[in-house]
Amino acid sequence: MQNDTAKIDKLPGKRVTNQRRLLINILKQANRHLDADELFSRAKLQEPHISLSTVYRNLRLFKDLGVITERHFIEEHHHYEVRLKADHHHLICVECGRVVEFDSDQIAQIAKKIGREQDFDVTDSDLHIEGYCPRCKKLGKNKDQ
Amino acid sequence: MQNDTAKIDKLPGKRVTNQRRLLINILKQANRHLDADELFSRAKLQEPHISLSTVYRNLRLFKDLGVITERHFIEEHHHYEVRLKADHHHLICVECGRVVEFDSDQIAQIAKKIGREQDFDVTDSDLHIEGYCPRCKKLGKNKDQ
DNA sequence: CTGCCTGCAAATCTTTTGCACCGAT
DNA sequence: ATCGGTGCAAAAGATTTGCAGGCAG
Repeated sequence: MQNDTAKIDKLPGKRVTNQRRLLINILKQANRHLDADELFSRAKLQEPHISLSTVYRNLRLFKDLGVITERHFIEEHHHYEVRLKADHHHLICVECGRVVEFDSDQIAQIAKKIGREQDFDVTDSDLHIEGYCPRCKKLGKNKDQ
Repeated sequence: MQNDTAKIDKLPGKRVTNQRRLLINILKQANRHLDADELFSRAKLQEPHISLSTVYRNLRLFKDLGVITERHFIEEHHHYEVRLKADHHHLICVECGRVVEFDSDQIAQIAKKIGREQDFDVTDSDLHIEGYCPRCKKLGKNKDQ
């Protein structure tokens, strides 16, 4: 269950560089999903010489290793988060972009069941719910633009 | 319930151009999710002069009108599909990218319940399940690369 | 040492924008 | 006739790649 952490601390078959350790730590500590550029900015605070290509190269590596998950919400680019639990889900405000995460065993079970019906080996599931958050719906979601 | 279709046939407050009609029709008839470039290629077959900017401009318009939904699966760019039903869900093969769509009232109910708990006005939900499809898991998902 | 990883710069790919003309209403 | 929509080209943004030098194993 904490294999992920092991994978993070010692990337299997790959070299552990300062840049990689730093990037993983930032991702782990981030309380929100980061995009490549945000990750780059935060990394530069500690390692001013780090380059954006290193960030992209390692995001791809981490993703391939299954250490992080790539998400696409309402904004234009990808966001990344460390995979802490097997599955967790998202409630996204289409107005302000706020993301609320939650768990649900029930959903995981449904996902497994559907996988079985379609003969898929399920590795991950994400119930992505869109709507208006309390604040935005109060401010009136019906005014044009 | 078929307001979407009405919206497509007569874009409210917007001009109905050949390009728009064409793009909507291609999206409606596509049996898979299209990205901007695929949509552009198909449109060019019927309207060789259409430009990619027109495709992007109208994808944005359709999305704002709620006529299409933007998705991001495992590939790099956005994919679009016409919203036929209120909610439908996706099973995606992480190896070959195949997408299986399915319905589930149960999921819609869960989404509503969670929305209620978090005081969100839910407008859409998508259970996004990843895994290996029958073919890919047979070919051996464990080989490197 | 050796080869993987990095920084830098340039290349590529995706999406947006400015502008003059065109066509739906 | 008006003004929103279009095509084209150029700009802006996001991501990838080539290369020479650096450092983890």
